[in-house]
Amino acid sequence: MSDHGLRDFYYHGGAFNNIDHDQQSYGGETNHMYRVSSSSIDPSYMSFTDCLHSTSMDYGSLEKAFGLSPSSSEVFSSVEGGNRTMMKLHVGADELGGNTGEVTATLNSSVSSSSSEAGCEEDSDKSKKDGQPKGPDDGGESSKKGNKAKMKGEKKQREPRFAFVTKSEVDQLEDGYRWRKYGQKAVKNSPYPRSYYRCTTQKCTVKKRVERSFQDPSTVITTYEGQHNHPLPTTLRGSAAGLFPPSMLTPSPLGRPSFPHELLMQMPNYHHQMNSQAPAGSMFAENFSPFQQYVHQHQVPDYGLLQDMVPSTFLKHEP
DNA sequence: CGCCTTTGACCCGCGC
DNA sequence: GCGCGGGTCAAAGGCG
Repeated sequence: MSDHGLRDFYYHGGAFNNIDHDQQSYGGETNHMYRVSSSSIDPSYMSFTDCLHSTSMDYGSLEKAFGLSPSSSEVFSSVEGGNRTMMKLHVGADELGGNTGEVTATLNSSVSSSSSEAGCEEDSDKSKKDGQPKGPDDGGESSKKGNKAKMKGEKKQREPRFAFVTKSEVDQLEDGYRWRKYGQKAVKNSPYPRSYYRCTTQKCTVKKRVERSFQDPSTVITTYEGQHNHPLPTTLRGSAAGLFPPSMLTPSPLGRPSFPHELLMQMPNYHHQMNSQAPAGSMFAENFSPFQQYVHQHQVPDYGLLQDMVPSTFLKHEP
């Protein structure tokens, strides 16, 4: 742990007062831990997606702001029935050239914990391996037993990850895409299993994992991995069509969105910026700005926060 | 019949 | 080397 600078940034009426950065080094590797908090955001204005998008608090921003590679990054967020309470961004290790970061952002003046079960879980998960033995585009066909030896020289490339902590009764977030469950595993130290889903679209390698939080069973952790290379399916079995107006289900000219938050971005409040997307594969890398600037330019006192936040925070708005 | 879920087995990386 | 845990495969069965 070294750097402990607290910074702030403001954007679109929202303000993140603190960005706490810890840095640790382990045998040549450097881990970054960021915590971002906010205390002056107008709840009626700011939402998680607002933050991600309007404040450029998205993947690319983090990547740039924190010098992290998109691969193996994760973003945790919480969307509480439209009323956001917290979001948490977690950037993982592996392909980052040794960088590991975790960003916890708090909205609506609520608190969050950087050590929630979600974070821990993803942490352990990623810090270990991620051994997807398969090629990047085999769509699950190529194999299993037998083709593992092939990736000898090259290290398995990790897909970008994007995780949401969602308060929901149902495990599966309806995000407009079609998913096929291909596995389920018991989660250590949790009574709830983790389900593995794969996008059913051909040649789309996007996967997602869904698990219910052990400490807060009312929340579901959905982790997306990879990027959709196709538009939203027109034939939605589920209910995305019912949840969103047709216009919102229409993919952008570039075939986005790839993630639920992007879908949300297409809502009226978010449609701006949607035409200046970066090429596929770097969808995150486009907007950014004030965030990074403020991150690097502003210093504010340490408010000392977030450390003691508990997942139960999510529940505070429950009836 | 096509698509999906379930589920046990398997593979792999890591720590001990 | 072994065991553990995470991730994936694929057969079997269910459902519309």
